[in-house]
Amino acid sequence: MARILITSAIPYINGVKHLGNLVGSQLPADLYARYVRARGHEVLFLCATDEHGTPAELAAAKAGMEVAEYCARMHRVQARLAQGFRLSFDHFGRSSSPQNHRLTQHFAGRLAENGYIEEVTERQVYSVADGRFLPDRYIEGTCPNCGYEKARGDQCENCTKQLDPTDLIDPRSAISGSTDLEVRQTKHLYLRQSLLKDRLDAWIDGQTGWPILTTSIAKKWLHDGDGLQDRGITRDLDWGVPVKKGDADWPGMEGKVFYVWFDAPIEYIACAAEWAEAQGLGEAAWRRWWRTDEGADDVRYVQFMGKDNVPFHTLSFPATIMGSGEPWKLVDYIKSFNYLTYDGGQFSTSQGRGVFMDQALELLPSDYWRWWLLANAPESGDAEFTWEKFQAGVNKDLADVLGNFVSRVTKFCRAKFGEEVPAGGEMSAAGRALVGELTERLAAYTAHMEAIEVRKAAAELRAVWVAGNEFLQGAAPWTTIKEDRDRAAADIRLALNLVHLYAVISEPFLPDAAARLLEALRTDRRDWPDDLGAALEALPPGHGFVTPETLFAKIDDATRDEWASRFAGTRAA
RNA sequence: GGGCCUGUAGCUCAAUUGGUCAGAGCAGAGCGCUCAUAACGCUUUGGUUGGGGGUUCGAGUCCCUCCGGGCCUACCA
Repeated sequence: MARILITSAIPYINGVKHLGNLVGSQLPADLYARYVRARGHEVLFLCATDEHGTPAELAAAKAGMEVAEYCARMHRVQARLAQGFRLSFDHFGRSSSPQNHRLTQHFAGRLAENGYIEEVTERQVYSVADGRFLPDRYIEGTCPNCGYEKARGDQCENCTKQLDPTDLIDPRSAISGSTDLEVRQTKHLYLRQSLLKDRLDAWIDGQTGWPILTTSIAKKWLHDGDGLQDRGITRDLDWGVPVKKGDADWPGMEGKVFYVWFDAPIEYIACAAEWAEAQGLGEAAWRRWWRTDEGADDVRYVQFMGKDNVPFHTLSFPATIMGSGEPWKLVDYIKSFNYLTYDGGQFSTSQGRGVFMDQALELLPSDYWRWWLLANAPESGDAEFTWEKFQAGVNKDLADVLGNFVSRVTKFCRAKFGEEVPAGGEMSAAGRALVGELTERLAAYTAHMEAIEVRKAAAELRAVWVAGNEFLQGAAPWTTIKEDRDRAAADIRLALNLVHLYAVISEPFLPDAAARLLEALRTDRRDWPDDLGAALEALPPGHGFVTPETLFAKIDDATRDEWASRFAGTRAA
């Protein structure tokens, strides 16, 4: 038994996440967490909302709420949706938590002591009307290069030229439209991660088996141009973790907060502290997951994220930990994903394009989404969601292959033997052949799950379901029962146990279906089938069951078309 | 501009990482079965692996080049 720490990239607070966000981090993280729990490992699975930064402040203002109130509300919304998708976090925290304030300030203090913090005075655009400094991309104006009138201060979307906000002609605030802008001096802290470049480089080189996507992005940032750049880790905002050096004030930094991407990864640690508090446990309970000098040396730490988050997890956060000089746990494996696209284009939170988590659950229970999204996870490249593909995948895999197998087995048994596992007969040659095949397939399935090869695992699981239909077809108990009732009984007994097996091994993908099957089979047994022969005798002769209702309904063409047209436009704000 | 990823049967993807690997699922076709959500099973039609060149005894697999798609490029997070 191992100890496995799992974190999913923490979703930003400003609104409901779409299916692309879900499949890029939280969902595969949950799949892995459920799997390793099923294998008997000790697991701590953490996620949280990422609540700081300019977009949160603006979203709150738009909603007419205080930022704290807005974040609290949106955290509840996201937590409820996470439950809806059966995301089995041990704790769903908040980056605005007191624990994160303390830890973020602690890390900053340690980094300063060790010479990894530099104070830099720089000039930034200040909007008098908005009463705030504006990040580059919140300044709009005319592109000096191509004349595009809605160019952003960091880059012109039209001609892709990189810009400095002061390059813009007729600059204005993207927030208020005000042109009352001025350049002001402001002082900020920089994380001197360039000093850690070689250590980070060697650390990345020392990792084996990481996805190419993960290492290639990290290498790009390490070696591109002048190499890894220092990064500003403070902002002139009201909402966030106040800049402090540990417990002490930081002279000259009054009224400033840490940059969201400095405090967000630290929330992974703080979230463990939040978890301990919520569980009524002491400090040691969470520190044994995070401090290698306090028990975390045998922890395996796995992170899940979309590709846009890779630089922060491979470089900035490790630099924060390394620079602290303290024995915090570094990540052991980073699983990163490409993007899921919607009908040819991008899912977009800001434009409301695609299907969002709340909408998805209004259409279908979470298992449908979990299955399709995971079976088509964007691992090797971007993957596309279309309603046709979704319908085809769900109908075939879940309704026809798995659902119908359960249906035909239980209904046949009920009709011929009653609603209990039939007695009599012995395992047939076909049954023994099935056990042989499933032994191999189960080994392949677990190997893929261990390697977090999501699509391959899904494909192998599906093949296991198919094997049940093949067996049943070959055994043909509806025929043999006329001549040899014991033989039919033995085959159906095996088939009923297959249903139980499917419930157990499918649980990471389909937690609700698994629970329904176990309930129908009137059993709590969910131990992993290390011994397949024994697992297929879990339900003994005479064991009663209830024929389950339709496990998965099909999506008909009319419904599919209706959904496709309903989600063709953009989401109402 | 630079960098990374990608282009394999109509569609979605595999190929132990140069050595019978050209495969699977879906879709299509034929047959079978009738327990089942008109479901299931069996068989089967599809590919000069984007184009061209090169290295090698041998290349989806390495190199060069051209074409197409996607992403990143550090003050959104």
